[in-house]
Amino acid sequence: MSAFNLLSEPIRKYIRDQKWESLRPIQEAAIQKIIATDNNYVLISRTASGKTEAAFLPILSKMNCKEKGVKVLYISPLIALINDQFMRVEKLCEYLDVPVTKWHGEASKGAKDRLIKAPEGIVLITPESLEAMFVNKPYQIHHLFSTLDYVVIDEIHSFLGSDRGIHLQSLLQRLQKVNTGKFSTVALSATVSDQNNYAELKDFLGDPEHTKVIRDTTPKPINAVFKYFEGQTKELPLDLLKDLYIRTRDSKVLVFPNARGKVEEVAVRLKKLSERVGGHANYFSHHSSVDKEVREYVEFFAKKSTHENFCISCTSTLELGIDIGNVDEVAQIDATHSIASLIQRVGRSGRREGKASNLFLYATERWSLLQSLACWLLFKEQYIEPIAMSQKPYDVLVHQLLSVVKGSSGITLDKLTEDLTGNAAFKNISAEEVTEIIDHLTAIDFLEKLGPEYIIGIEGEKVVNTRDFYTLFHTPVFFRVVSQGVKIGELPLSAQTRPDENIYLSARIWKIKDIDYEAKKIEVAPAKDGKKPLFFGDAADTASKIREKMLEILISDQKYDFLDEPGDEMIRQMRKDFSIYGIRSHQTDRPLFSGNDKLKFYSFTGSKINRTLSFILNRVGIENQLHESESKFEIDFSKKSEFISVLKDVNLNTINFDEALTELLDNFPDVLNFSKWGEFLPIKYQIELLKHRYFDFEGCNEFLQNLNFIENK
DNA sequence: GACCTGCTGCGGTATG
Repeated sequence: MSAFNLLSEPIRKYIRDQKWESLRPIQEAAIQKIIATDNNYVLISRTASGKTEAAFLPILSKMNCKEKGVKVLYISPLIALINDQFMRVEKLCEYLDVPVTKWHGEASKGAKDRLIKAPEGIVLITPESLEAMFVNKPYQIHHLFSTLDYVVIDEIHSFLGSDRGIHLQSLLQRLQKVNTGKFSTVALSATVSDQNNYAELKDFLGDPEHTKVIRDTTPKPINAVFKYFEGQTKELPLDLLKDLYIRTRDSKVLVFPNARGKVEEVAVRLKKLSERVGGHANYFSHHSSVDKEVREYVEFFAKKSTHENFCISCTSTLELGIDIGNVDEVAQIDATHSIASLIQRVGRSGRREGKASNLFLYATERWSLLQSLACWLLFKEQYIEPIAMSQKPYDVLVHQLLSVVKGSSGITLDKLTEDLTGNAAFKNISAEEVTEIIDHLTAIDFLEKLGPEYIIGIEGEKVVNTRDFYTLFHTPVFFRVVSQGVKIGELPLSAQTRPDENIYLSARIWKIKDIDYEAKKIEVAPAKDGKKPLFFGDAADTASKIREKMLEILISDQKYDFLDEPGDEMIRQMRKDFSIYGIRSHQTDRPLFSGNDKLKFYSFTGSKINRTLSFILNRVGIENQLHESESKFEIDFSKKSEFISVLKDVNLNTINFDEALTELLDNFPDVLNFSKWGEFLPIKYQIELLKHRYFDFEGCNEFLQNLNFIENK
């Protein structure tokens, strides 16, 4: 039977009313499978290929709408995505008379209350809201979610490999436990690595044997153009902005400049260029520090603009599936940190059927040009970074221990241990380890033993009873930026944030009038000229594969017709610079340059391995400067032989770094900042987190075992 | 110089 005929009549009517000519390939396949089986499915296909419908059309066809209780739980990483999907799903559900409820921190309380009175239909939720319910109203979890048929997880790649992902995995397991039957899961994604035949992905959904992947890899034509404009100052070159302006002034475009400060610079300066020549004024900026209402306006403007052109300068806030309508072109300024990110960004353009995507890649620095080129070539080879799921997520365990205890109002050690060890998210953590962590949490008053049962301790109450408890990620302190009662966005406190400084924010220029440290508020007024704002953060890690590709480009003589003349010239120059070594293998050979007083070692490997190598060198007394963007170490020439022998002879498997890592934690407690809950673990588990999440000793060892120094002649 | 993500429950007051 055709997929269309497998659907229930109301759904068929919906499709007819939408005037769809046909179902998309991913929809055809998903409908056949989901209707026929109770397997879990992962639907992988590019942005705007109708994945949401591919999941909901068959699920709703199967669903017994007359039954009481919530039947489908949709989980999303973003509130904005929930609001977006709500409208689509609700329109579909009108045909079935099935209610749809949004349940997140900004959703209406009234709608939530109505759901509690009569639980039914579909609920759209965030992992954090689900967590909050487990902690504060565990009976509500039973009341609402014990009769689920399906859980749908949107943009699942955004969860994989992160603490937030382990958190979600744990919540899914806890949810399955309270369910009277067994729910199936359908996960949606545009980009997932197919390493080990999707083993990590299948594990994530909790039932690998009954989890199937449906994938549509129909390629989409993409026109890429590389342009190189070497930057002389900290500002973006004017020629680059002029070029970008001319190419995009007559279209709908997204620009990704990688950092919030640069996002503002691009928006403000392009707007000025446009003003000067009488072009359109629809230049916006969109990132986490732009006020929410301003961002919603920008999204609304983009969605509603059928004839009007616009240009949104943005960070990864516009990378995920929020539907902002048709975009003609995407510009990327300097290299993306990952291929996955590049795929998402490219996918945002040419969303109209049959229309090619346009991509402008700009580079302002030679190493960035090389990395950008490497990313593009890997993208063409359909490479995606592998998923690194945390094998022993002790920090997420701490959080979930507190959550389970708080939600239980008294629980025995046996029950608590069983709850955690029985949870697949923690399957590699032993019962002994769980007990040891419980003992530690008791010792620091996070837990308290009351007779045979554990409850939350005095110190634990302080963290469990705050809004901040529900997330697995840290958030820095920001000051609200306000102009005459209107909120514009937010800024961190820095040398720049003081009265009379002029800054860009939300694509406009402001003068700082006053700073209220108590209220964490910055009062501003419009100004004519200013500087880009400063934000602080950690650069994202770059994968080893990208660095290897960069070296491969340097030792090849391949010509790239998509490179402009200056870019081509720069690559030629870099190849010439590296020709002095005579490198043969981009996998094992690494350049070592001996200068007059400096030794330069180009490792061409991932950020985590570089960080580990730098740590080991420091540990054995070899001072070194790591230049991450060039994957280069600089060392005093007098240490040359020592350096070579350390790297050649060291076998990291035989060395115990625990003492060194303990010292590191003592001297620089901030190294653990990547983990929000890690600081509450016994020191030996903090060390384990450092070893696997901040450093990569296994990867570093493998790198060193294969390393072949090639010295300059 | 360096991305992003989310948030309870209660008590108060204003509004229809």
